Amino acid sequence: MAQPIRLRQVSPLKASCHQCSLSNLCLPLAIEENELDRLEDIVQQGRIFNRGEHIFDQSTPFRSCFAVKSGAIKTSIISENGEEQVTGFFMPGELVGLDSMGSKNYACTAKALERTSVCEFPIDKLEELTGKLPDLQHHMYHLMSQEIQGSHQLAMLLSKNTAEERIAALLLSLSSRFQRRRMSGTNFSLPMARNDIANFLGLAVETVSRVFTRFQNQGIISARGREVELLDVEALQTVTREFARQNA
Amino acid sequence: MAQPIRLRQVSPLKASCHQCSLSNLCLPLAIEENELDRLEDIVQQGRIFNRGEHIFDQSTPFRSCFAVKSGAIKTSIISENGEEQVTGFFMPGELVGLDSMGSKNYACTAKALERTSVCEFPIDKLEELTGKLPDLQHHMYHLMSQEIQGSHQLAMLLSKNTAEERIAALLLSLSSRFQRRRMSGTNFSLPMARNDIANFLGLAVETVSRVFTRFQNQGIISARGREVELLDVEALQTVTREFARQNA
DNA sequence: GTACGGTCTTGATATGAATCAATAGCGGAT
DNA sequence: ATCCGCTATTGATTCATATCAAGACCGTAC
Repeated sequence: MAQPIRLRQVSPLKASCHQCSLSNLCLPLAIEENELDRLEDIVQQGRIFNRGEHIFDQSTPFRSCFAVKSGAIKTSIISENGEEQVTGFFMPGELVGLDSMGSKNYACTAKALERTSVCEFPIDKLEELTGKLPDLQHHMYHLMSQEIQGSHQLAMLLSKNTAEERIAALLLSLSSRFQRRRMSGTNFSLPMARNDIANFLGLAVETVSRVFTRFQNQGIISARGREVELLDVEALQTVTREFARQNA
Repeated sequence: MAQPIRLRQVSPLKASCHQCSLSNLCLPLAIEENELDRLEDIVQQGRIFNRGEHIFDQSTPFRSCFAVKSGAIKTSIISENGEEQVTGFFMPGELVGLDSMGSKNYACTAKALERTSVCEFPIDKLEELTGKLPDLQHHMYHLMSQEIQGSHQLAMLLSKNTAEERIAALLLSLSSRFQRRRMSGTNFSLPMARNDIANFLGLAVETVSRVFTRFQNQGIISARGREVELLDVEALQTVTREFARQNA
């Protein structure tokens, strides 16, 4: 009996890190031009997710890390009780899934905040490659430690700062991440809902809303829905350091 | 002119991971018996710090990770304004410094909470070795991701849980870490001061104190200074899930 | 032993943000 | 174009925890 004919799966487009505009932010930044091919060999490129779709789910087998090509992703953990905690927002050039490295299952859920395309790095191949390319391994360590540090900063923000300080810090963080991509650091559109901001920063939605309007009244920002303009970056920086002053 | 005689520095005792009672918790757990020698080759063992001494300082060049052999360590970050945030407590068998991997400088300060001995893993040698031993590399990824996850859990605790829930969670965490070392999980002595607990959990010292006495009055724990006895572990677990119930 | 500095506890009060409640705005579906 | 549901804003009230203040405890040094 004939085997059912299986059309050869069109292999995912081979990635072209060489030509990617994000190569100076993403994994390629760690390695030499001539070794880039080896990274390209393991990358699967071009998967696209619509807003709201899950890139992966907590407690399902960990298979890959993902680099954001365009769009934005939020990650969150769900505790036993079903309570959600947003653990991070990921913008183009950033790597999602590091918190699951070395684990059997994903430690969090990743969800597209808007139409988002990603590059996929299968973890077994990535580990193999980092074993061969010391620079890449070093960079992975670096990225992971960055994530630890970022998380510690967040903890600090949550435990020591007021609502205004937290939101100012988030706006500045987003601003600098837009700037890294040569986009306006003062005029951008928030990829996430107020709700996500609130959850991430450990606040109630209402509080986020109030702080936005307060900032607006002070002329520090101008916001209409998700469109934000930072009118006075210095003032925002002052807000994040306000705490410092009072305790100096 | 004669060079001043330099006595040959007594080389730090070569580590004996083979015989270390913590080898099932520490890095050795990741690798085969026959490769253990290679780890031993790079480890420097036996440095001892008195209570209050710094193992390393934030913003100084990152040279090594440290495994706690005995005693306990707290890590903290100091923000520009001088505000301290305790980021973690490290017990025997645990690895300190992962948040600095791949960085030039230490991302935090590590301080001995009591008389503490450590094993030192020079980072260049460690990276070299993880490049050669895939299992060890995998384990490093695992440990680092664990730290990210732990930090996310902490963020969740800080942003969503009451003072009682946070403290219950800490007590249970310590309990299970003592148990891993075959020590009593119900009867132990806190390595850290109330102040450190408060800082770590984003609370005021007074609040920590009050919660301890409240737990004591409820017969959940018995505490006298740093000596703690968990009288009703179930109740503690219930406290940490209390939040769940109300929102179920 | 006594004195001292730091850690810890306890009480009274103040406050920032949560919660509750209602309305407004906006986008997608029909 | 209209309706509906979801997201966001705004106001009134409540509450957990910080802050302020005072005293107790405990180990260490003299």
